[in-house]
Amino acid sequence: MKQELNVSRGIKDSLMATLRDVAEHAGVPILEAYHALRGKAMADDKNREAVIQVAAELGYTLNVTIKDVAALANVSIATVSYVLNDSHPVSPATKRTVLEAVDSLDYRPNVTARSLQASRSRLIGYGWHQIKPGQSAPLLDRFTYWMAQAAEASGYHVLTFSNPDDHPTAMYRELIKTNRVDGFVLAHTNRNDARIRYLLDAGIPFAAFGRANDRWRFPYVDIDGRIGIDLATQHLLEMGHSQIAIVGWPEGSLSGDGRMQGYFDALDEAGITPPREYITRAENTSSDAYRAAAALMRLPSPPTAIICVSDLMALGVMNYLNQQGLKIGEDVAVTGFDDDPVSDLLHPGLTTLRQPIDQIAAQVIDLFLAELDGNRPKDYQILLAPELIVRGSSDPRR
Amino acid sequence: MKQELNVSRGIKDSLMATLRDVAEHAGVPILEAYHALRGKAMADDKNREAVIQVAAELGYTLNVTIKDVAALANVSIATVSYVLNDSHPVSPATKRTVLEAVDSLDYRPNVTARSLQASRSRLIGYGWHQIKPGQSAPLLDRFTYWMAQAAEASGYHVLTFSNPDDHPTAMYRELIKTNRVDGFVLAHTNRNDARIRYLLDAGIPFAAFGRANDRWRFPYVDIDGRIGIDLATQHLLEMGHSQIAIVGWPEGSLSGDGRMQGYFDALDEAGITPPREYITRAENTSSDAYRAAAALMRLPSPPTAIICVSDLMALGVMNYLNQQGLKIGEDVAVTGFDDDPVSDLLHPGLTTLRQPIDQIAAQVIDLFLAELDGNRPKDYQILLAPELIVRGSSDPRR
DNA sequence: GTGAAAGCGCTAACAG
DNA sequence: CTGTTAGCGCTTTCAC
Repeated sequence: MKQELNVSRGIKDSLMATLRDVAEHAGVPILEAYHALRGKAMADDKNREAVIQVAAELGYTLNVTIKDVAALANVSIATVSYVLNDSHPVSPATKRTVLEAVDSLDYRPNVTARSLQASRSRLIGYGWHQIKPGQSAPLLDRFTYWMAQAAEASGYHVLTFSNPDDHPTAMYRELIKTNRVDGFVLAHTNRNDARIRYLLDAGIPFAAFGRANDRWRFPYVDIDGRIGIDLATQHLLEMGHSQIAIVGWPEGSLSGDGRMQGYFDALDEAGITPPREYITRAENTSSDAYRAAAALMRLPSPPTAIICVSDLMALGVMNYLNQQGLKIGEDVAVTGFDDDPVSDLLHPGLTTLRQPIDQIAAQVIDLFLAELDGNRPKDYQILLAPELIVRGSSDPRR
Repeated sequence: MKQELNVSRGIKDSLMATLRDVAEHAGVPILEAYHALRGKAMADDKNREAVIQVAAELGYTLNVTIKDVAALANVSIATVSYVLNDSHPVSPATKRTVLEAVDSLDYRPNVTARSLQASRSRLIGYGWHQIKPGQSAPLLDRFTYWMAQAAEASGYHVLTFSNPDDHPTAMYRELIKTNRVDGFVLAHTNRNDARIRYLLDAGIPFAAFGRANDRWRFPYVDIDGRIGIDLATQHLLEMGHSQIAIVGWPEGSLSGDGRMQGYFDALDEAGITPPREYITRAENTSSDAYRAAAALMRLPSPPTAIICVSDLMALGVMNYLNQQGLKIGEDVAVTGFDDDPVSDLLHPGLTTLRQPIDQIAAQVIDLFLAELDGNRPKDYQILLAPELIVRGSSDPRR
């Protein structure tokens, strides 16, 4: 029936030809037609030319589909599908034949067709964080990389896009409405994140690296900044410091306040009450931290150690101390947060807290996939402890 | 005809229902059914409930397709398609009706279906560069961001993936064979890049940020390192330096050799022949550059300025000079390359060469899209000049 | 100018 | 266990 149809269609028919059509018109086996079109060496050069000739006339370009596999294996396309997805019983013999055909044609299913059929793209959207000129976010960049890796392990891919500042949810909407992606991963969240509000509202699956406010229930992974700064503070105490100051962020951010808390907790545990002047706050820039350091060191009783809630700020503090001719790690200890790549390149190196960004990414993807399947785990809000990396800025022996 | 079919199917039929089916069963207009399902405020609460009830029975979840638009506009789906793609004459009146229907249903075509039909995913693959622990590549990270932006402007998106070191072409192959992407953008290329060889060989469309060897003809955009270092050298000459050394990369890399050449060109133009000992080479790490600086400064006649072919190396050189108590920018000038974010945070800031990474990304995308359409422009190998950014490390007045 | 219908490549009822 | 067939949502001939 099919053969008749093909023959009756004639060679100039506009319908998309299959590999079998080409093979038949050229009078060669399917496999031989395949090899001819792949440009592989063949026994018979004449056949090869015939195949290429026929393909040209049919306007056929090599593109192996499930039909070709079925034709070669002499089964229906359904059977091929069953084998490939293990979705239906198939006799061992048939299975073998099919797999051989798949193999010899180097067949891979078309994901677009699968997506259409399943109404699932197996694509995860990720909106690039805005980069203010002169700033960088190496941690988030690494996050993106590890996320791609974790997604692939589950058969998904990451589609990146840039979301404009003026309409932060537009692209999310568009990507979902057009069925481009199955959902999103967010990073760089904030307390009243418009994106989270939108996604929650629209019932779109997502998971985040970072928290928002306590009212919203959504899956996230975040770093426990409190524990991190607690660790740093304990370390400084162990190094013999008792006059420990902190340069934090302006009050009101979840992560900033958490980090600050770690400082109080550790000092409290050690029975120390820091003088008020030791608790300073600044924007998350090198130059603001520079000024904060200047203020601290001009105090009648300046600190012997300065904790910073980010590496960027620690850099500003170190710049100031350097400028004043103070020896970092000896005269004054400094610690940061994030383990920015530059922390290890400074002299002395900067003691800091490393975020296990690969684990974070993997867990966010896990949460996202669970969300997609509609089964949110009990622990869908995960806090991970950072790791203290001790370098010369707090320990002269290093 | 269609109506009859729907009615005859009965309410429990397993076929995917359309919005019209729901509306008819509930006995309300299509638009009202739509609003009920969207959860919008409505005039009639009873109708709303009826709609929701029917939708539940049909197992229908709101998902506006071209069929729904056609039903609402009382035209065929073909006509809707014509209007949306402007691919066929349509009377002004019909066009208006269709656009209104599109608007009121907030319809957006399903890209997966379009992709399947067109055999084009409108997705560009980008393989993440490998990150060696402790290293970072802020420039490439930014490139990825700008690339996403440029792609979107042309209706494309970027799909990121991680390609394993041990089989660098596997994922490229897979993504193409499964029709996931239409082609690739490469970055971080090298002279005998296995990926480029493969893509060229397989005839897969791509464009690169970076060159390879001269034998391969493929579209790329790259930075003209020769001009960059030439600019830096000229700047140092203008600042009154005549004893200018350079810390380059081991011989053999296209970009490394180009940068080195800029040094020779500028000195040549100034009639200066640098002593052999001023020309040093090291791996692209901070610590190797540190050692190179040490060697230079121990020379009987040490240089007064040191050019580095990367910011990372400049950082190592500055670390050494700092350590020796030498004033950077006053005793010894230093320059880098890349304008790493940290360059601006150091004290003094590092004079360096900024790559116009947003332009590079945009041009790479342009080249890629041209490649996809099969029309390679005359200038498909583009070299862009970097911009000299002068800071305190070479100019004490800054 | 409009619509019916045939697919794009695949999955999954359903029948045999 | 295997095959036929009806779609997934869209574009595009080809009639009318």
